[in-house]
Amino acid sequence: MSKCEQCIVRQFNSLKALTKEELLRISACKTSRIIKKGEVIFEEGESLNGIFCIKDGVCKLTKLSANGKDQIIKLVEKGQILGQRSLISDERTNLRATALNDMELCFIPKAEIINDLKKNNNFTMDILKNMADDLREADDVIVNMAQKSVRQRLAEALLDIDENFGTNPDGTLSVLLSREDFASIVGTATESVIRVLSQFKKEGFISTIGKYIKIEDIEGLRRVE
Amino acid sequence: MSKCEQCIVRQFNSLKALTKEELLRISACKTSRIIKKGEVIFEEGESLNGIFCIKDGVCKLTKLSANGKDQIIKLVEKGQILGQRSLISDERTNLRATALNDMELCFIPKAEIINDLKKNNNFTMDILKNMADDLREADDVIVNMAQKSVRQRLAEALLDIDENFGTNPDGTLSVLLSREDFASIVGTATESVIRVLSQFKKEGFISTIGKYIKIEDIEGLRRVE
DNA sequence: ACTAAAACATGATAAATATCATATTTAAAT
DNA sequence: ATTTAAATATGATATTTATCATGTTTTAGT
Repeated sequence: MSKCEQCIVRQFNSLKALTKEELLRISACKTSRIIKKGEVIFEEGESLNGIFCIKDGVCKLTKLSANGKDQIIKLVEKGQILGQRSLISDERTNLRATALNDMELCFIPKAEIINDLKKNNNFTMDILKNMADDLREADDVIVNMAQKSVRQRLAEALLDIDENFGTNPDGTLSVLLSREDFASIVGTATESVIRVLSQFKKEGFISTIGKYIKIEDIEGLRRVE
Repeated sequence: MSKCEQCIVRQFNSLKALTKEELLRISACKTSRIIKKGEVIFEEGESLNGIFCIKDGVCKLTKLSANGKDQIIKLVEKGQILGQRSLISDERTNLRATALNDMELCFIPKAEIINDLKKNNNFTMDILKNMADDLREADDVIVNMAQKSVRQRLAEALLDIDENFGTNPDGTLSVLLSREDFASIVGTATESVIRVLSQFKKEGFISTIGKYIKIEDIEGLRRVE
């Protein structure tokens, strides 16, 4: 099994704040997992015994609403860590994580991480900074949900995915989402997403290649009102 | 000036994790401020040089949306701390704080708190736990905004205020908000809030005494669909 | 390659909510 | 106490979005 010390992914998350010795210990007790597209990594309300470091792939974090619909709260990709919030609060997860493509994860047991949190203040501070960023992002999402139209929210979702997850060689968005997934990000009905995407196509903002979406006029999308 | 060690308010926030010596240092450099109802404590985009500990009163945290409307993200009351997110991210504030009634605040300079964060891991962990809780709450708000009706969101806002801020001796909600404030919590037009409140009144869920709202049928409000 | 199921698409309609207009009430200032 | 401004209230209407129905295309499995 590969060692955490040499793992490139670590550079992108809080684990970079750990010392060599700490990484060695973690490396010794971590377990690797392969998750297929569509599989659930953890359920909402599950108690996790550790955190996941995403070595490859993208997943969605969703919360089930009272009306039975899933809401996508966040997309998480390679390099990021899953489950830190419930680890810190010592609570069951408040979100479900589902793989959007094939993924490779490292699972690090709770005891090991808690130990590092207590002893390595740099590590704690780094996690804290991450969480502060997540919180700011969440505030932005709240305002968008409350104040913007479906059309605006969908335009922003496309821009967001383009910016944060990039594109394939042909220019299409690299994260492949169903119309239903988009509806679940935007907080609307699937039919509404389909309609608005059709409009965007007519207006020349996007084009589609199969299920893939390509942004054709990024400025146009930014100007959507 | 009173000392932090003896301040009751401290029991409710992360400052409780500080040692006696740390508290003495903070006590020596803190400044006290009185803020009148309606006054702005800090603006969105302002750079804070410290944090505020709320000794008395309630304030709203708002964010200006692109359409010019304010969105209330959170109400914060006595015992809680303001400005910790921007302190930790070392960024300008992402929210504006406005007093909802007369307030008393203690301002603690950045350098002092940063120092404690670096040295006292219990303090850091406590802030981290707080932030993890805030994040979970924010996730819930996102789902509500995305999936629930104005009627449901307003009912929940009333229940929330009742639960977290309590009532006056006559049973009315102790935090006095304008219809516009409610609109800004729920993410809707002021007229819509007024209409729904009128419905709630007709349905016997609430009554009003002047501007004050009294919950008459808490179970009814909980059942609102 | 064929079939069934899922995803996508679009129209028709209903429901929710926003906007505009205009009273009425309440609070604030002189 | 009187005036003025702000907040609350309600109706009429427009807009946005959801829901239901139905058809088409794509995907997955045999």
